Parts: sequence; structure tokens; C-alpha cells
Amino acid sequence: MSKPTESELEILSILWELKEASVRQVHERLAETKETGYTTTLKMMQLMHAKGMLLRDEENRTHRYRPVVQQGETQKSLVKNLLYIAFGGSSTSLAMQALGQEKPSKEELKEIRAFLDQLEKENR
Amino acid sequence: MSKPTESELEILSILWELKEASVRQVHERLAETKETGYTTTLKMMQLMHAKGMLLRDEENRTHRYRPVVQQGETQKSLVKNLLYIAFGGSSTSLAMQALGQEKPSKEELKEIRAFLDQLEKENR
DNA sequence: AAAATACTACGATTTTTTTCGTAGATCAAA
DNA sequence: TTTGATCTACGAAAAAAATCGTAGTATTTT
Repeated sequence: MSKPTESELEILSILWELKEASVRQVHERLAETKETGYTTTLKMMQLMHAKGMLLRDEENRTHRYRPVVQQGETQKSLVKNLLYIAFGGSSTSLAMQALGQEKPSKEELKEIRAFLDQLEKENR
Repeated sequence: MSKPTESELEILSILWELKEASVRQVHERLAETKETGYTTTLKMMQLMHAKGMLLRDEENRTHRYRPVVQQGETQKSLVKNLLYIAFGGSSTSLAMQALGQEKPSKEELKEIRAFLDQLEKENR
């Protein structure tokens, strides 16, 4: 699946959260952070549907949309891309950059450490 | 500084590595991985120079370019963006996604653990 | 010194992405 | 049942990004 554009990603991330939503719902969320017209959001979602990125339930007049690509897969390809293009392939610096940005909670720290232990174990 | 486009980033990442380079050098590197004409690369770099993203030494006929924005700053803003738009702000999952992609070496593991300890210390 | 090669500059075009107005249908409220 | 609000569909335009050909110079090779 091809990489979503910036706008598509904004919409996807709302749908990942809501699981399923109408254009109106997505639009209201978008409008919280950016100036944009309703038909713009509509068109966007129609295009994404045409591209096969979104499923659409046309049962009722107000259609409901769901993402086809799951968050995990998209995350994976985006990270991969960023990793090589901006971090020269160093996942360590990417990870630290991220963690420095939004400090993990105690629980999360634990989770990451466990993850590291796991990696280390595999690695020999 | 505004976010570089995909193509700009490709060029930047080559320049970050080489520190400084001619259009030809950058082009050859780009051509290794993608089909592209020399004048396209040239134009691209000229535009980036016009935008103030690249410095240009015009001393010799073959101009030499250097990045203005340093890798770190760009990394920071890209990660920030990705974090909120694709990971719902969870730096932990972003970090793990990255680390799972390109397994860190023993030394790197050490580095990351130290970084985590540091974060934990600050955090109370 | 002629010919081939390597550069830059520039303009224009093409492609991709984003935005939005308008029309027609359905539904809800007055 | 008229008026107003809410939807979708569609076409087109605007904006942003990427590509490339051509011309004019300088440099190197033959």
C-alpha cells in the first residue's frame, strides 16, 4: 500500500481512534486544529475510499467510514522511511529523539526496558 | 524552518553525510536509488538554496552546497510530527517500532538504557 | 582550434495534492 | 408543505512539488 499523504494521515489517525466515523465527525475533529471546509474533508475521504484506503458503509444516508490499513502497518512503513531518510538508519537515535520529545511514564519505562531485554536476548 | 518535502529530505540527507557537495555528487548518489535527471537535481538544489535551506559556495564554476539546517533540528521536528500524527503522541510505541526495525547493537543498548535512566531521574 | 563534455540558469510543463463551489436528494423543523 | 439543514456527487481550480528541455558558458580532450 502506498504511503498516505499528510492530509490522508490526519484523517486516518482520527479514524484509527474512532474506529469508524461519518464525514461530519471527522470534519469536526479536523476543524479543531485547522481551518478547512466540510466539502474538502468529504472529497478527501471519497478519494481515500476510491483508492481503497477506507471502507464505506452506505447503508444509511450518512455514510460511515473505516480505515482499511491498520495503524500498525502504517506506523511501520512511516518509521522505516523516516529512519533511513532522516536518521541514516540509526534506530537508536530515532528512539531517543522520540522519547526525549514526550517523556514516558514509569509504566512505559518498564515496558521499554522489557522490550530492550527481549531484543538483547534474541540477539545472541 | 518549514518542513522539507520528501525530495528535499533525500537531498538533505546526502548533504548531512557529505557535509558539502556539488550537484553532480548529490545527483550520482540519488541516481543509485532512483531514476532521475541531472537537471532535476540541479533545479531542486537551486530551489533549496533560494529558500535558504542550502548555502552555496560559488567560488568555482562547480558550485558547492552545504545544508543550513542541521540534522538534529530536522529530526526533531519530523519526529514530533510523526509522533502526533501517526502514534497518537505515544513516544513509547514510536521508539519500540523503530528499535524493532533495526536492532541496536550491544553498545547502543547500553546507550539507550543510560538514556532511560536519565529520563527517570529527571522525572521525580 | 574544433569537438566533446560539464556546468549553471531559466522557463515551462507535468504531476500530485488540496481545496471548494454548485447541484440535487433526503430529512427535520416550523 | 414550505423552509432550512444536512448529505453526497462531481467537476474544476488552485496550490504545491517535481521534472525536464534548451540555451549559453566554461573547461577539457582530441
